Amino acid sequence: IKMDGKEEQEWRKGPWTVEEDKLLCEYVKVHGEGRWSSVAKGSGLNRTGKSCRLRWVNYLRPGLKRGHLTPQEEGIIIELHALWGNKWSTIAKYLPGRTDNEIKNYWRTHFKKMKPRRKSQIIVPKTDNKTLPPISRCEEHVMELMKPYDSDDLGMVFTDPTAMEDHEQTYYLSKVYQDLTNWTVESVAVAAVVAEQEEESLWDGLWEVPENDIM
DNA sequence: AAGGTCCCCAACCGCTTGTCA
DNA sequence: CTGACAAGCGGTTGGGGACCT
Repeated sequence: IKMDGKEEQEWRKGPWTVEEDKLLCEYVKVHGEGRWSSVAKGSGLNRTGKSCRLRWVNYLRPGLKRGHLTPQEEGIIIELHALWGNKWSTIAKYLPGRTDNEIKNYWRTHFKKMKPRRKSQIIVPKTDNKTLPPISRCEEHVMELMKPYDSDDLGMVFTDPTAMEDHEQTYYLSKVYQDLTNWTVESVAVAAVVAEQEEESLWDGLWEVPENDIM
């Protein structure tokens, strides 16, 4: 509590208890979100505002989804990461009920630590092209973005992803992932168009965009 | 069974951005 | 404009459970 004569508040750290969660929920119910720095005074919690905000946003906030990400959600993460890089909070806005922390953790766990592999190991499984839906829009954009990958289409040996830039790597992964999770070529096309235009208004109707950050 | 290693994720830290007097 | 403070963001850590050996 005391160091070199200076008084300092000793904040609680580490995992939250059920009691603390209750206190925080009560506080937010009464006072609403925000003004986190005053939570300690008003709620009886001995936590920093930062800690309270994080606990609320990542765990207590209503509307949060639990459990594994769906293949669709995974697909969206890969698409958007390819467009924006590590903009976790921006990406999270397009995944209702998921937090930036969750998405960040997912990304790190599944993609960030790619170990170098030999070229011969990096082979995309052959798929039946008939099962893929037609590219109904913006074919040119997709083909441009996919240039390194689309030559004789699937089944080819690609370059080593570990030698790529992050965003290139993401697109490589998205292409591979497409086969594994059944995403449509069209969803990739949409991502490509958005990357091209970078117009906020274009988002309408492409994905469900939350009205605000509170779900 | 037990000791070691790996992996996931909740929570932390430092930095940046926003706001307001 | 500027300084102080709050909020937000992204990188990192470490506790603990799962999985070897």
